Amino acid sequence: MTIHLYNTLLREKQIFEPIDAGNVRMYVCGPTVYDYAHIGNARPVVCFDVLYRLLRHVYGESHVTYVRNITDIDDKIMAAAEKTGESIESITARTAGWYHDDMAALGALPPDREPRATEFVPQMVKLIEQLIAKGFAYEAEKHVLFNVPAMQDYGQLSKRSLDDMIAGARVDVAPYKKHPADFTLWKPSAENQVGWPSPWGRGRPGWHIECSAMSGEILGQVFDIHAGGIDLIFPHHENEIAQSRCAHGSAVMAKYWLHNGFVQVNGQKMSKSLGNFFTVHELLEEGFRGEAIRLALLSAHYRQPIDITREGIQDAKAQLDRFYRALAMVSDLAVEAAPTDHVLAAIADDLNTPLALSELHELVTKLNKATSQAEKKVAKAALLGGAKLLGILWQDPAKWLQSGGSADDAAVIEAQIAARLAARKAKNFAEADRIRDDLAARGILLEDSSSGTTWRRA
RNA sequence: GGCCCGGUGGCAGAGUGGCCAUGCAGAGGACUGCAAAUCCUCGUACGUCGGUUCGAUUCCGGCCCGGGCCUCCA
Repeated sequence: MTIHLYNTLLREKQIFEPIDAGNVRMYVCGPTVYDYAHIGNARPVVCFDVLYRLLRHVYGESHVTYVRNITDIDDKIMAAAEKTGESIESITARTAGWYHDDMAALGALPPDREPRATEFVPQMVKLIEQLIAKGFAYEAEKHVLFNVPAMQDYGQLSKRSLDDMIAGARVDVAPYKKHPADFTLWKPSAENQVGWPSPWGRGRPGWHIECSAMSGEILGQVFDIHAGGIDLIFPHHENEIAQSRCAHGSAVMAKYWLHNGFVQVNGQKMSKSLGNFFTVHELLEEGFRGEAIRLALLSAHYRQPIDITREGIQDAKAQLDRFYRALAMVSDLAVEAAPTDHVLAAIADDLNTPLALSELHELVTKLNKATSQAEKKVAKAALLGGAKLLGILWQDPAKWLQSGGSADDAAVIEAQIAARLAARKAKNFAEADRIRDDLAARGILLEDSSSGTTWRRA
C-alpha cells in the first residue's frame, strides 16, 4: 500500500517513504495545558490519530513511534497561576488530566511518548549552547535570540523571505534584537517567576525550542513526520526547523510536514482570542458522544476548514446510528476485521476520510442487503476493518443504541415491550400503539422484525 | 503590502476532462395490522466571465465573494 501525504514543505502530495520502515517516527505538537481543550485543539489529535492508525496498519503496530508533547511551561500558564494563586504544577496536572479524558472520549489512541517541556529543560539549554557556538544565536540583555539572517535558507516552510517579514511586521521589535525576525530561545525570569538555571542566568525557554529539544531527543535529529495546525506553520514550525537544522547541521528536520485546517464557527476561525469556541468537555457534558464528535471532525478532509456545529455532530451521530444498527443485526457473527482496498486506499491518499466514510456507508448497504451468512461476514469484516482505521465503531452496538438519554431502566422497557406484544397478539392495536407512542415520547423507539422487537434511544 | 487556501444539488461533503460519489433532509414504491428499521427509484449541483478542447464543474487566465498566516493560537 502506497501512502501519499501532502507535504507543506513542498506544497504537494508526495509518496511517503519512511527513513526506517522498522521505526516510523511522527511528532505532533500537543497542547499548552492551562484550560479545557476546545474543538479546534481536538482536530489535529483526531486527524493525526487516523494517520497513526494507518501507519500502524501498514508498518505494524510496533514499528511506529508517535510523540505528542505537553507544553507545561508557558506565559499563559504563569498568568493563570498568578491570577488564581494555584500552583503551576497543580494547574498543569489538572488540565492535562482533562485533556487525556477528552481525547480518550474522542477515541484517540494515546501517543507512544508524551514528553513534557519541564522535563527537557537541560536538553533545551544544550541545544541553545550549540546554536550559540555555531554562530546561530546570540545573548542580549539576558535573552538568547536566534540569529535569523545567519541561516541561509530560513523561511522554506512558510515561503517567506526576510524582506517580506520586515515589510509585514506588525509587532514592536524588541530593542535588543539584531534583526526584527530574530526570535527568543531563552528569556530571563523574575524572582517570583518560575525559572531554571542556565549559562545566561535564571530563566525559561522560548516557545519553539521545546519541540526541537524533545523531538531531537526522542525521535532523533531527522525523523519522518511533523504535524500540527495550519497556524503553526509560521512562526512555530519555521523556527523549530531553524533551531534543529542549525544545531544539528542537518538538511531537514522532518521529511514530511502536515498541517490540518481550522475548525470554524460560522465561517470564522475558532479561537480563544475570538471567544467563539466550545470545548470538548462541554459538548460531552451536553450529552454529545465523543465518537460522534470524532466523526464530525473526520467528515471533512483534514486540510479543509470545517464548520463544527451541534447540528453537524447530530448528523454524525445519525450516521453512527446507521452503522451500529447494521452491526447490531449481525452481532452474533464473529469476524476478523480487515479494511477493503478501497477504504485503505482512500485513507492512504492523504487521509481522505470523507471518501473512506462513503465507502463504509456502501458497505453498510451491502451488509443490510446480504442474505447469506457468508456475505454478511464479508461485509461486517470490511466495515469493522475500515472503522478501525478511522477509529470509530469500537463500541458494542446494543450498548451504543440503548445507552444515553433518559434514565429509563432496560427492564421496565422490556416489560412494556412484552405488554405491547401481548396486545398485538390479541389484535388490540390501539393498546399496542399507545404503549409504543408512550415509549416514543420518552425517547425509546421500537423496531419490529421477524426475530422480535428491539428498542433504541432516539 | 507579502504569502496561502476555498467557492459543488435544501444541508454536509468527496471527486473527476466525457458515465455513480456518499450521508442527512425531501418525493414515490416494496415490506409492516399501522409504524420504525431496511431495500428500490427519483431530483437538469459544480461562484462569474473568457480561453484551451470534439467536449470542462474538472486545465489556463481575469473578476467577484469568503477564510487564514505574517503577534499568542490546533
